[in-house]
Amino acid sequence: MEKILSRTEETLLLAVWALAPNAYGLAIGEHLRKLTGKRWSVGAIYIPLERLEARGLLAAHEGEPTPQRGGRSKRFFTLTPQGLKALNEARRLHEALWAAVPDEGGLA
Amino acid sequence: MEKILSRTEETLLLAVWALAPNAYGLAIGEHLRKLTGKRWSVGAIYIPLERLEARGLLAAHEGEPTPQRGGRSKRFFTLTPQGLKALNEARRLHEALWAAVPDEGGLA
DNA sequence: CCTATTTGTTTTATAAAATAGAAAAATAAT
DNA sequence: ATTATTTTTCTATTTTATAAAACAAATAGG
Repeated sequence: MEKILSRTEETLLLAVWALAPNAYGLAIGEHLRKLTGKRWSVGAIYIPLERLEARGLLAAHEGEPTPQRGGRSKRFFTLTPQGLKALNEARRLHEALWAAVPDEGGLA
Repeated sequence: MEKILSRTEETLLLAVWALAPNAYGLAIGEHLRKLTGKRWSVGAIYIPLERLEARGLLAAHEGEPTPQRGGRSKRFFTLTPQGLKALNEARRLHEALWAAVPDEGGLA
């Protein structure tokens, strides 16, 4: 049985996908801040990103220096096929859980 | 800003909802085992349930002994209005994250 | 009775993940 | 060279997850 993605992991994978092909640490944080309305500390981003890379759900490559003022070179992340698969699986599970609820209409 | 539900928390809240009004520890575990295909240890159920109760997302009450073979009395859980609200919020966020992805059709 | 068995919850110990924030590294403008 | 800026890496802390053993309550059957 494959491991279920945590919410953080799913969220990060989706952010990488949404920002493709320009997904790097700080941009991901900014994207998530806008979408979730809460602040994402750098640790809350880089550490799980690394884990996802180690697990093969993300791939990373160094970016070229840009003609901007400063800045160390970026590490860009992209979804791997396994990453996509894991996202699919998480979504399927999510839907199954909601479908098991008797009267979903009670929400809004 | 309200805290975002972890996947475990969301899953447990949905299970309580799905089994209402007969949601208690072991039954929840069995429900989730069937739905997710993986084994849920007792710790993975009771501990977060307690936390959800402490946060006010679940309410608990003791059940009467039943005419079954054995069994200590059950603790039944029900969703509180805040629990429902939190589920709604988690779902809204989930949808927003997926909506930010460019071509969702690429999945299946 | 009374004890073996079943159903259920609590407790305890350990591992893994999430989070925050400081520090370090890399780059280009001045 | 020096400094401002952007980005990542490191370190420490808290929170969650997981597994397994201990504890509790009930009844069936001898």
